[in-house]
Amino acid sequence: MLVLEPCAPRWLLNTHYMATIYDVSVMAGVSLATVSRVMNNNTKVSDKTKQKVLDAMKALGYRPNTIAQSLASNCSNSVGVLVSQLDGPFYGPMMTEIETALRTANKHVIIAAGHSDEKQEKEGVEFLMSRGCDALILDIEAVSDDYLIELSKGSTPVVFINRYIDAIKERCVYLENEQGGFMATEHILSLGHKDIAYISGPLFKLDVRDRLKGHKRALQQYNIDFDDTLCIESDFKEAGGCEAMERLLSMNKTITAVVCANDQMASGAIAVCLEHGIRVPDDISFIGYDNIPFPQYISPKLSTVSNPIHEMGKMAARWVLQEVYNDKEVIVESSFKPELFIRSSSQAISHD
Amino acid sequence: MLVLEPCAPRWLLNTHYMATIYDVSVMAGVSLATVSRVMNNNTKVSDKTKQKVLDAMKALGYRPNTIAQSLASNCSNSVGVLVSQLDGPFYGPMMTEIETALRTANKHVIIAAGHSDEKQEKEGVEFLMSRGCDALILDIEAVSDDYLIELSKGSTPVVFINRYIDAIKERCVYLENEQGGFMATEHILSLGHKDIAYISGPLFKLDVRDRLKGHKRALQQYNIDFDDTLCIESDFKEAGGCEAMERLLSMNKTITAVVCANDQMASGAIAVCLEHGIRVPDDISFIGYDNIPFPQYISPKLSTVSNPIHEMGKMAARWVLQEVYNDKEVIVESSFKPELFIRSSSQAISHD
DNA sequence: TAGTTTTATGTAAGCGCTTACATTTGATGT
DNA sequence: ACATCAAATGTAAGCGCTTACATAAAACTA
Repeated sequence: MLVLEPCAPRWLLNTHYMATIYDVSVMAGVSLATVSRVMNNNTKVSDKTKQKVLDAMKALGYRPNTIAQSLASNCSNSVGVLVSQLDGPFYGPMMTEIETALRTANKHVIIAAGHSDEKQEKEGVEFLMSRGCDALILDIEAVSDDYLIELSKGSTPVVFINRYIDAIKERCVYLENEQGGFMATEHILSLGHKDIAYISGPLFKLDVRDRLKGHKRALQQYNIDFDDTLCIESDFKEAGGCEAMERLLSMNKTITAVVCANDQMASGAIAVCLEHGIRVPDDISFIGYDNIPFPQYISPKLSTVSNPIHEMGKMAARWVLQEVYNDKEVIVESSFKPELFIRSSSQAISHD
Repeated sequence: MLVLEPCAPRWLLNTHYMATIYDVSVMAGVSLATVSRVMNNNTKVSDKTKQKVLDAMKALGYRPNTIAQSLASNCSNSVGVLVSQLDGPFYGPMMTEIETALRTANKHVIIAAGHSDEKQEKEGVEFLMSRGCDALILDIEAVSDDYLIELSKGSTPVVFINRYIDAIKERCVYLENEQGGFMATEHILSLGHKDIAYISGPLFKLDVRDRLKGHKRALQQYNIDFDDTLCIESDFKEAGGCEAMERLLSMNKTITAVVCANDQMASGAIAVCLEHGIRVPDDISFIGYDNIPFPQYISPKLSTVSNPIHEMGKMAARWVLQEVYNDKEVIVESSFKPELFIRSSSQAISHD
């Protein structure tokens, strides 16, 4: 693993000559240090000198070599971002916000995917660390709390999205999932539903367990027993939602509403119902979770609870800007509240 | 723009000491060069010496400093990837493949978003270049062919996804969009439809124009006139598809099928029909383009033409591996053929 | 005007690697 | 035993920057 691939800088052959700081200093008639100073803008340089340097830079088409800057300053201006999936509807908006926030600050983002697998997640982290990232933003699922606590003691600052660990809570940007789970189910309950199925995500994930916990609390508040057989653990994907719904239907139990732990499974489950001639929401109401864009545009429009993942991405980026790059301007908040979006997949129960 | 933010390497303060190549060389009792040689595995080192070095590395927990390696070798082992959007269903799978292929080769990917805007795309390219990327993978839409031709003359190798430019075709990885457009419409025509509307993407994009061209060719082949008023230019988004469909419906013309230039617009358009009580596919058939995952799981399942964007991502990554990092193993192909996926949103016209 | 402080600039030592070239070592042939 | 040559290893000069420290220039002070 330490053995590296050979590298073939072919473009060295026919390369355009790249002006260096030295060339600029000669042309401007000043020292290297002065050129560096005007680049970094951190030490006073007289206006006259500064202008000479800027002119020389422009004349030479000078671009600072960021690699050399990194080596000399021990700061790579890069932030590693690890998510479980790059595809799917979920992480895109988060990546967009992170990329925007960091690029604005002239930092770049290096990506890695962890695929919700402990080994791959750890490899991803290792990989990003070995790349000399100044900080890491991790949306990481399969590794243990202890690993992350240990990690956050290391020399590279780390912030966690979508995960709450009490011992390092100041580094966590998270959604109040229990509350969201409660809200979703409470909405369904408030519509008079009593026979409620639940399609859950993978229960090894904390956020999934929290959503379910909220679901149960809502049921309890309405004095309705949680029926374990009507709770199916699935995989957060559309196809998983399809399967889960098929299983629910095959039970031949009365179900008037299905609460889903995310929108993707809800969409799959709804499709299955429609194919079976079950009307949504007339026969069965549905509510999802996450408020991803797509199900807002299909029929019926999916009721759901928002997961402001893009906001959380932005916050994580700001945390990095503040903690690592000393940006004083930004405001960081770590806990996000879900919000209920009532659309057309849920309606009051009809007593026919 | 040349003026950089100050950088605060706070972790320098309480940092764990990072062993350098020097420490390893001392511990192993060899020279720096020898350590470097065993890392890079490019010059013969005796087994005995190699073992001493590896032992020392392990003992010290040595990790090579990739920044220093990059500076010395003039090879950053990083590849810049620019896409128009990081969110949306489209680029995720592509990013996944690129990330996987490159990380396997121990290269890292730096991302940037261009937002389909000429200025932002150019800035993104500039940004990635300034980051010392060894190569660029660009899915770039708003800039001119000439700009890209010029770019590809530069010293940083560039490969283009989703764009065909004849002058630099060996650097293009693209889908045969005209053929795909033809296939989609031909499928609809083969079902007996004659009153066919078309919802297009933004016509400034070449791939959009190609799809439309294919559509027209299919019509011609079936001796059906292209009705300009039934062709709506939209924005590739769900909401755009909704709007376009509303406009089509308000025309009060006979329409038995709608060909959409992508799946997202098709989904929006279908939702609008369903809300108007128009049955799909009984009253109107639909076909999309791209074969993104989501509409495969809703009701009706969307017929479509595949756009193997993930394959194209993989190919672009391989191109980089081959051209830039001298990997001989990989096979690169540049042109991809669309494939028809017939599902339940399209059916033969009913003559009632 | 000489002495003192402040401000602007220069000098040079790294940062942690790679690699061309020089040197040493050891094997081989005679 | 010695010359010859290949293989293994070492030496040292960078790569393009940053920055502590030294110095020179400018601006005050009395």
